[in-house]
Amino acid sequence: MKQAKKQLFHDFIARKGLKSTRQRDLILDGFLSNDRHMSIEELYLALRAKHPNIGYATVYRTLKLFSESGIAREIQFGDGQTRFEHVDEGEHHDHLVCTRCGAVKEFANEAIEKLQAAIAESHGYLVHTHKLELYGICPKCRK
Amino acid sequence: MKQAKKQLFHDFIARKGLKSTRQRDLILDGFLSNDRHMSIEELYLALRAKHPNIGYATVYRTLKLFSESGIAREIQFGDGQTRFEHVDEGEHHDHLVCTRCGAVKEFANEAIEKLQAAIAESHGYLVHTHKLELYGICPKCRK
DNA sequence: CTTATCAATGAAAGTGATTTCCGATAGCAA
DNA sequence: TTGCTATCGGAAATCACTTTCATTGATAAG
Repeated sequence: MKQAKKQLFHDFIARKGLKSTRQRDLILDGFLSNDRHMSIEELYLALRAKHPNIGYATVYRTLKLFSESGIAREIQFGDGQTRFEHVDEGEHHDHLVCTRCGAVKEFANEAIEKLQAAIAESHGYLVHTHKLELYGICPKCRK
Repeated sequence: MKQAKKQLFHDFIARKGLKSTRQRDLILDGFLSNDRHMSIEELYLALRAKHPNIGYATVYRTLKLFSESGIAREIQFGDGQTRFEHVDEGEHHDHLVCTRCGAVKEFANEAIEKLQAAIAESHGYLVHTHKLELYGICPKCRK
């Protein structure tokens, strides 16, 4: 699965006539080997720990490439930090976000998706994306 | 309904020991007499047209107070602009956002709300808010 | 294995939205 | 009226990104 994403990204790089660089591989490894919802800051600091002179701008630029290549997706939970999550083909999910500790749980619900489609249609909208987030306190923080 | 919100805000001001000022009243009137999803910029410019030396900072500060008082709610549609919408007691709705023209349509769906509650519960989360936005092309733009 | 080309990089400067700072002003209680 | 202090406006600061630019390095041609 990690290999598949690496492959996808390398194919994308080749298809676009871009260059395969050490930094891009480094950032890709960092992204793939970490938690599914990382902020750019987090990834940057993690990388920086091992490779002190990697640039902030490079991380931003590369994450944007990940989005374009389809292996990552940008998400925002309203805390002013952009996060990136892994994209798994044919899979869609929404998020439960803990407002105390920041934990994120993914869930998928077929019934909600269907209702959303019906609502959009009834208003004449042609929907291409949607966002559903439930904000609350996670089981751990409730104690 | 506008009167009710003015009352609510004045009560809030009094309860918190804050002061009732001309600017706050001005901004409140501007907010209440306009469209339901305004950006801070829009409100600021509209106010500025009538009262040239009202400060940007004051508008920000005051809108935050509106949120705290419960008469307004901050929303973000991912275009980098924070918007504020009116809060009507006991009413909840979600949004259909046109990604071409920016039009926003509100909708409410009881069934979705129930499903959300069930999902949150099954994961042990205590949910206090949620956000559901459908992004697409509105009927007008589809032509 | 060179060498030329031009994308990619890192550091720093620039943006745009929002926030803070600060001296002046104005509610409001005494 | 007076005094206290919240609030104000304008400017500077901050925050999360984005762009710029001189240098570096990947790649392809020779």
